Amino acid sequence: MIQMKKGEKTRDHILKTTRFILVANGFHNTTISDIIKASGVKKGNLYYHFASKEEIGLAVLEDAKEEFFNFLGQSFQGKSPCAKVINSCQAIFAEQKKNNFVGGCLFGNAALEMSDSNHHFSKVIHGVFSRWVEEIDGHLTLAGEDCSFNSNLSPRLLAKTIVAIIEGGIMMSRVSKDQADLDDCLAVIGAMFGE
Amino acid sequence: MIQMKKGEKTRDHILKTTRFILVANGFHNTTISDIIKASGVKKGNLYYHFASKEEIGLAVLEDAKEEFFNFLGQSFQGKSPCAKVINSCQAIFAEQKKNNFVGGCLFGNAALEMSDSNHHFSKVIHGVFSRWVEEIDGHLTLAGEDCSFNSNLSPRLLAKTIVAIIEGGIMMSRVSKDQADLDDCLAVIGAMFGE
DNA sequence: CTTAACAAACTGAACGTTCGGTACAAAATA
DNA sequence: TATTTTGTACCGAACGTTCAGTTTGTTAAG
Repeated sequence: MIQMKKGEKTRDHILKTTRFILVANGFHNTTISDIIKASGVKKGNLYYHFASKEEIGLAVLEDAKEEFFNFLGQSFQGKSPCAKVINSCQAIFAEQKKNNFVGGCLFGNAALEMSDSNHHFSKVIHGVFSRWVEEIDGHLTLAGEDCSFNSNLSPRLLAKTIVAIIEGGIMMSRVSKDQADLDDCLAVIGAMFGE
Repeated sequence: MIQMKKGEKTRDHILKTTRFILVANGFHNTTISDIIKASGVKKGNLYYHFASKEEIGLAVLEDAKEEFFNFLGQSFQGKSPCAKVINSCQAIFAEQKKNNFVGGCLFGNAALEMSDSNHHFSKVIHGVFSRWVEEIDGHLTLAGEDCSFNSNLSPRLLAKTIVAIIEGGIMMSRVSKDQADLDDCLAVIGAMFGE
């Protein structure tokens, strides 16, 4: 059970709690009962704040999306573009572990679980990934940072690949239960830009 | 409804049919009814061949695993290691599309959906990924193929990253519904080895 | 200061549905 | 004959959802 912090709104508490459950278990393997048990919010009250399980899921995605890009904006100040990306990724993962939760990417999970079966979810997920790529693309372009081994690769293509490496790396870490796998992948991103 | 081919065993037909459903919808979002409808096999008969839904899921994974590594073994003959990996990945994806099915990786899906909640699944998934990395590692080492931009990166680390890029690329393609995203990622793998 | 009024927040039992799985006789196949 | 397949009916558990009713906090009148 995750205690509700003083001053925290019930709705927010449900969102934060559910986010961690969704990262660990996915949407379809998470029941309303799971959310109730973990948050301490009673069933009736939960349905007072949300109309349906789907609405909770979408709200969690939106909430996490906002937090993610805020965080990305912060961590993009100073340092080289690729260092920023790597650092931000490590920081998010570290925070998850700090709270004893399964490390993973909510958006990546949702992408594979929902993007073909629920267009409400797929819309949000698509938005997250394309904006993520855009931001990295923009920062690579702005910094004029070239790929160390092939300057013909466009910033956009590199940005896509960086996101793919991160998502793939998170997946591998999850399977092996060893964060070193993600770190290895992030190291290669660094090496790609000669860092 | 997927028609059963002549001479095909019912058990095999269930496995192949279910595989495509699982790639598209995942395990928890797939019901026994879905499998029955898609395969044409009646409920009683399905439970004559399998004891439970979990057993079907595991059998599908094992079946796909065997097919995957057979295919990888074939495609590894001739050509450079990284070309083989890229070609095999493209071929599998193309075949899925040919059958009008959602392109995706069964193992990647299962990794994010099940690896934390079901240890039977996680064991198989872990086996697939570690063997996949091993095989690429082995072929890189055997061919003495170095990373074009940093020869200090070990073959194993590179192999891990290649798998991560592929899985991440599949995820991105799935979200964008554009195979170009996966192709872009594969192109970067090629570029990493100066091809 | 007390009290009435009201909306927002919350409760928990109960609902209808769907799920995975069972039972088993009859029919088909080999 | 032994194995495999069909058909239908059924079960209990778990699911997401509803709802009549209770509590709480705020506001304003008496």
